[in-house]
Amino acid sequence: MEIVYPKNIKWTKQRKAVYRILHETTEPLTATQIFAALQKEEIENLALSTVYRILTTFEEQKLVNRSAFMGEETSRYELNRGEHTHYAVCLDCHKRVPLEHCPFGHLNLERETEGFTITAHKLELYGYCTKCQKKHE
Amino acid sequence: MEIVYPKNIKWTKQRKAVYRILHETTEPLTATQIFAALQKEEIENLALSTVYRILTTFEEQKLVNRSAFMGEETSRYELNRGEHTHYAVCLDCHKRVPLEHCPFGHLNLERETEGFTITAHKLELYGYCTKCQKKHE
DNA sequence: TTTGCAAATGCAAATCATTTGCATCTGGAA
DNA sequence: TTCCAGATGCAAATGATTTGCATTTGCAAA
Repeated sequence: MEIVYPKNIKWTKQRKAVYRILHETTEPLTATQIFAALQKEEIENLALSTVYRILTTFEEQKLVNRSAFMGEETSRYELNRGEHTHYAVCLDCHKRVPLEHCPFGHLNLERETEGFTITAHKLELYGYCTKCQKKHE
Repeated sequence: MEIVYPKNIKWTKQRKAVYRILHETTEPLTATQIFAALQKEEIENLALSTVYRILTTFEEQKLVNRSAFMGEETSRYELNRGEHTHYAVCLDCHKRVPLEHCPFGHLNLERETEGFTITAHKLELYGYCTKCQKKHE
């Protein structure tokens, strides 16, 4: 399937490569993981700092979302595929299950938040999937 | 008001000092902020690495909660005061308003999460408080 | 109250993620 | 095809956090 690159930025071969790696996975990846994946490939002389700069640009362009797992210090990036998605993350095997519905869709928190205009929220559920749950019984 | 130290760990003067700083504030502080606050005080020869080790110990003992603001890379620590609290954070002035009720208290996500046993969740609301909202109009 | 030692600390150096300065290279508009 | 603002490679800087090791210190047991 042909990848269609969004406009507005210069599509260098490094940017295309980073975009492709993100396009091929459903997991949020760290800069280092992306860098490692590209080193195994055709890309020669790619610098890790370039990957960081590309990811920063992608984030500014809203092409990717940046996040971090609980307890992890490293940033992770995933393609912004448009859908507004939350996940349940297994603390053991790191399996991620997307939630069909945003648990916030219907909440009106205006009174609670003293008039805040809420523009974003971050929600992550952590726990154990059925498989890992059993493993520990 | 006298601070009562939880048991189970050795209460050195450094640990008491870090605990007191956290006790005196309602904001989540970085290790560096705590270190700086203590340098202004009676504590001589305190090492930043000690602050980190103390905070790690406190976290293991569930005395503090570790978190990070959106877009910030640095960890922040706040005393675990028992209440389960979420906040709305102003992206401009960083004012934080605690939510009276956990928006999750009543949600049953079992079907959505494919049987996950949810043990923790992270929720942060971001936006602009009324004051900052006006400033930008 | 004193003693003994496992655990805690200070200091300096190491690590790890991320950023930056600068010389060179390259998409893509003209 | 030309040209240049913006992108990249490389190496060094930065900032948060961790670690090795010699020394110090709570606190449990005597």
